[in-house]
Amino acid sequence: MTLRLYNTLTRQKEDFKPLDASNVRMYVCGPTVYDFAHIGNARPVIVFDVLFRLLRHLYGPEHVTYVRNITDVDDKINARALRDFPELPLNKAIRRVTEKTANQFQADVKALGCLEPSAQPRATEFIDQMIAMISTLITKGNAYQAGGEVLFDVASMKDYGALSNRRLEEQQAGARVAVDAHKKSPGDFVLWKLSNAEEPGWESPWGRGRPGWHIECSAMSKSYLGDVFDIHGGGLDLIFPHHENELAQSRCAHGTKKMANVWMHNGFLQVEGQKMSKSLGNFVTINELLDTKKFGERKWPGEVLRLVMLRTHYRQPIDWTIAALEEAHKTGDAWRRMIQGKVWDKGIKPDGELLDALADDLNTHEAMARLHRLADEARSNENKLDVFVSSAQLMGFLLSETHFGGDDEKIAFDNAKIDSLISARLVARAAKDWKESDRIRDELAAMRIAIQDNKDGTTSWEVKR
RNA sequence: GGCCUCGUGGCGGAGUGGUUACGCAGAGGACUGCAAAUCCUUGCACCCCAGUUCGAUUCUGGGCGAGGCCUCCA
Repeated sequence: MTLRLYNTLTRQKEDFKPLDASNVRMYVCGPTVYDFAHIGNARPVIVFDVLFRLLRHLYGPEHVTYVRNITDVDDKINARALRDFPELPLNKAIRRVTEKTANQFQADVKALGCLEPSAQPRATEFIDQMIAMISTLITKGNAYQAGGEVLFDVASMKDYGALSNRRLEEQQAGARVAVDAHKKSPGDFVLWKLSNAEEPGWESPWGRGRPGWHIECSAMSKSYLGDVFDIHGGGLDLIFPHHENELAQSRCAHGTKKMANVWMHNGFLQVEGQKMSKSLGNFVTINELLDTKKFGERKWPGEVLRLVMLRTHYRQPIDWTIAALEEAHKTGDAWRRMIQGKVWDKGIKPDGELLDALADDLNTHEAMARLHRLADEARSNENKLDVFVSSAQLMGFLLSETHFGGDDEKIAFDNAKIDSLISARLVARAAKDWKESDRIRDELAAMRIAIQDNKDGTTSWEVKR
């Protein structure tokens, strides 16, 4: 089986050949920790988690390195820190903001059933490496100092713009790209900028300052993955300017023809048919979906969010709707009921057709269709349960009895009371006292216990989610 | 102005030059005291026009429509 991936750089699907099969290397741009992650942020996290799982399956878990950074230096963070903790010194306030937000992000991602990346470096731990890279760029003639900044000179790189398929001279300079007098070209971007006394800053050859937005990813990917690595991922919107600039910095600093062989970008997400934005009031965070009833009158287990995310191909837009969540919830419930109380062979291999689907540029929708068929087979033939479960697990589903848990599962139920009610109902039913029988069923329902009468005369129950 | 997606049944959403996935919802049935769950059966589609072709939803051209990026953004 050949893994094929769509490469933004070449605009086509290509056979994936790792530079080193004993260490397949992937870098994905992680969150800027100034605010809770929204559902759009969850998409790349889940998509590249599936790819991470697939690569681990294909090359062995110990032969894949997946790095996802945490951006903890950024002017948006500074602004948030000033707003939320005006009484604290800025640096302390910043730490408050980044700690809180980063912790929440880790909790969110865990609830979505994602594996931990091999490394999750923070930008502020790589300032020295960034400074070193900037110095190299200046030495090589790709960067210059002007107006209190160090800027990358886009004109110094022949094929700048290749990733985003963009020629600088065709952009409407001045209309939307700020023309700063000190820039040689309007497209030149900041590598380092000086900080005032209040702003966070680090000493550098160019004075006390802070890094620009793009240099951190270049520095961190080099530190963990080397000058050239296999896969670089992120959201569609990062193609320009972020990835274009990262690529420019890394290639010029290292003198390589490539930064990564494959560039992958996930599509965007809308909410109920509209662009998600704070002004429209349809901004929804992962945490709100998991732990509040702000979106759809109920909490949604992490697995349901994952199901919704993976039923659409990663490059297609997703419309995030309550209807979709409800549908996925039914699917999750049906699968959960099916495996409840069953045991399966953990050593069994995932289904081949499902693997083929995933290997075809992560066709998770096709894989989901296959999963449905496997579930049908497993329902009628218990021997097929193994392959269904292992296939589902390859995509990050059904990893625990509780399907990523959630508060609902943590509620302690009074089993003795439930059992006695069920016994009483069985007595009533034996006496054909349907009224009493139904009353007890309603009583249980009020406790969020759903029951079903089995053919053998017993009654089983489950927690309604 | 430049670049890039996409237009499939009630809804979501794959895919294919001919045999028309899959899920949800709907309809009918089995089972059940009634339910629930499960199973069986089933209706409904490929934006418009032209071209290529024996044949196009699938290829080509045009049109119409929707969206994204070019500025912080997953």
